[in-house]
Amino acid sequence: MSKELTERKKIILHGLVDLYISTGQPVSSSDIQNKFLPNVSSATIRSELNALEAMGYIEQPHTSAGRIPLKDAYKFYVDSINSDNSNRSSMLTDQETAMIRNKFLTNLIQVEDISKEAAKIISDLTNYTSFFVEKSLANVIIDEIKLVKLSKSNKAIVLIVTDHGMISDKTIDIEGEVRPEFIDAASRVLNKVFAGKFINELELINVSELINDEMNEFKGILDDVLGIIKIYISEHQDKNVFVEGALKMLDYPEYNNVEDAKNFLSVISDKSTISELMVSEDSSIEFSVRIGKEDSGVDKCAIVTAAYKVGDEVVGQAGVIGPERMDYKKVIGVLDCMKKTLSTVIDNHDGDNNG
Amino acid sequence: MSKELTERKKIILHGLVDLYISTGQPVSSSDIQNKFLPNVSSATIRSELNALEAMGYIEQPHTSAGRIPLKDAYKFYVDSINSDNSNRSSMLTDQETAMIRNKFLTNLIQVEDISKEAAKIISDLTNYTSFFVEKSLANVIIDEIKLVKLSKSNKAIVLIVTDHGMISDKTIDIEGEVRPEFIDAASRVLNKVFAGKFINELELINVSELINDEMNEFKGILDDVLGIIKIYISEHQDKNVFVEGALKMLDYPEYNNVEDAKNFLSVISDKSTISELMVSEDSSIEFSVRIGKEDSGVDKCAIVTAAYKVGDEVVGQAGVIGPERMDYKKVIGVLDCMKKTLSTVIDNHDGDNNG
DNA sequence: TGCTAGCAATCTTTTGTCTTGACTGCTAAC
DNA sequence: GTTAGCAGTCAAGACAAAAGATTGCTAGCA
Repeated sequence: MSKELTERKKIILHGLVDLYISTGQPVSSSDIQNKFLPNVSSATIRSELNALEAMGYIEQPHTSAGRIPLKDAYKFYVDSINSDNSNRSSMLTDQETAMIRNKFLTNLIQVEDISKEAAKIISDLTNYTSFFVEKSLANVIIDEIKLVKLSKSNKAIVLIVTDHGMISDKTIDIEGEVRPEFIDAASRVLNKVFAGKFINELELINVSELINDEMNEFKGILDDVLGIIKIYISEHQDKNVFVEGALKMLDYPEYNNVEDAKNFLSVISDKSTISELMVSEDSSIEFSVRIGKEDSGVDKCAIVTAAYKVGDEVVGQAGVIGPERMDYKKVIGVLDCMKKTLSTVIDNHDGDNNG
Repeated sequence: MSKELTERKKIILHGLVDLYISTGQPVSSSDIQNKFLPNVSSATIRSELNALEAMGYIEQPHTSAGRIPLKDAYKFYVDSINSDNSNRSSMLTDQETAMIRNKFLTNLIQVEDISKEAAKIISDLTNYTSFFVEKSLANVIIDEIKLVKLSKSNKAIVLIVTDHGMISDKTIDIEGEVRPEFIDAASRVLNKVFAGKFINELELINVSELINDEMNEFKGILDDVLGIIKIYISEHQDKNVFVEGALKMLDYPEYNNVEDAKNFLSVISDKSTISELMVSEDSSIEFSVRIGKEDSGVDKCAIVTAAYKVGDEVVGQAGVIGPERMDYKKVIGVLDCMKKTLSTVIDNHDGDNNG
């Protein structure tokens, strides 16, 4: 597509998007002349703009207005960012880079906070709405299950230890007077059935598929524990979406009417919708930029996402949602810097517990 | 105040508020004549309106407009609702009452869901933003603490059992090879120190205030456990605020500009602000109605709250936040019906576990 | 004394018209 | 291929006039 463009057309198109991103106003031929091409006349630029309009890159809101970029123009712009800058973090000031690192070195208490803090930093630095989706249940394996009988009641606590943390805030009822040996035997059966399994594969299964005849004595307990695991899965699929700066979008004139604002906010406040906005990506793609309703799924919006890995495993996706004319340079820069910082931080914190 | 009003003035004032609540438009003398006083002329009503304006109940947006209610008018209106209707639930249709009960009988899984579901129902029925604040930590007593060593790592799980549920998703590190007797001894000391205490009183305390010399061996563990309790307190003060229908306010013309909408939403999205909006009430007050910025704390808003009790204990507060001209009759009706339904439901679910 | 009809006064809202300013597209010349 | 110049188009703002809503006032009536 951009192969067909002459060098001057590229300068004009890139400059037009640049100007439109910073001002939000339609860009006129003389604007481009002043800022980017002082040695050619505005009339020349006008004929170039005419051509670009015919090619579908730009349009006029009305006859006597300047041009505004269309989706293809933004795509061209983003592509040129990705190819031009070998070092993306150079899009940020040193101050901003340092700020990101500092936040993480000082503020951390829990693993869950990392994602929240990351989302917050991204939103603060870009001034757009950001989100962070943890894929924390994707590769979680159950290590060990323990039943602990409480002395004061006929309940037992179920401790489910995984390689990523622990599930342990649930109890099950044990009928009547129960001997310690029964609890131990039940623990052994639980481990035989569940230990070593990926937590996700248990989501749609029921107990009868897992047990054999000798385990029938413990069927009730196995049922209860599987129920606990399923509840945990469903709860955590929602809990692991963090949104920050949801109201920042309202600062942009694109959302200066309540109708659009409400529409945007209703998308943003539903965490399952946000999960859906994250296309399940080929993990080789570093950044995904989707512009406009059809691509992004949200009216008048663009979404930039980045997959975050530890080793080869995708542990989460961070994203920014903003107006189509968002500051892509800065957003990609921030996401990239965050990516580098995060992999360091997560490595350091690896092995810590997590609720 | 309302003692001074003649019967006709009461009819006019009540009617004016009623009309304004349903239309949102300034009410003219002839509006009142048509709907409430067909046997007197509009000129007569005008002179009454004049008097009411002088008394501070109503005002004119401009010379050629009808009147709109001021804060005192709403207060008069709410008072007349509270005194007129001996049975508040009669403000709801049978269908609505049944709907509230059904939701609770079918949908319940966990205690935490009750509050969320209650907030949702209130918001759905009233069409305003609702919130529910649990006072769940107010009277929680620590029953028992157990340390459970995991076989596969040098961590121990801390189980804190309270009379309202359990805190148990945290671990502490135990250095080196540790004998079971040490764990048991530590558990005993933990119970000696913490068992029987109200969880809230531990918020600002540090370990050295709690222990004597012979416990020094376990100081590290006690410190860790107290830290866990404190984190739990701080986390749960936020978690127990549920907001539903935050965007519904944007449907009302009062919030038809982005500036006001944003202001409102930023108040509503901060859970600690919402906690503050709940005045710590005399629990003998059934309903609190606060109108306008000074009383409610939120610009252009009214807040209606109700304290929910089990026995004598206040377990939570539900509230509705809406425009000053909200449908107080319906809101109070819904909150009242919810109150009755909730006490039944909570009684039934008492004794269940709760994370 | 209280109520009412009628009317002038006041102010918002709507509509229409005009002007200004910002661009463009076109054309003829370089 | 590029440019200068100019007519054409459209949005936006200013202003005026007209329409509509509602009031307060006043004089007269029961």
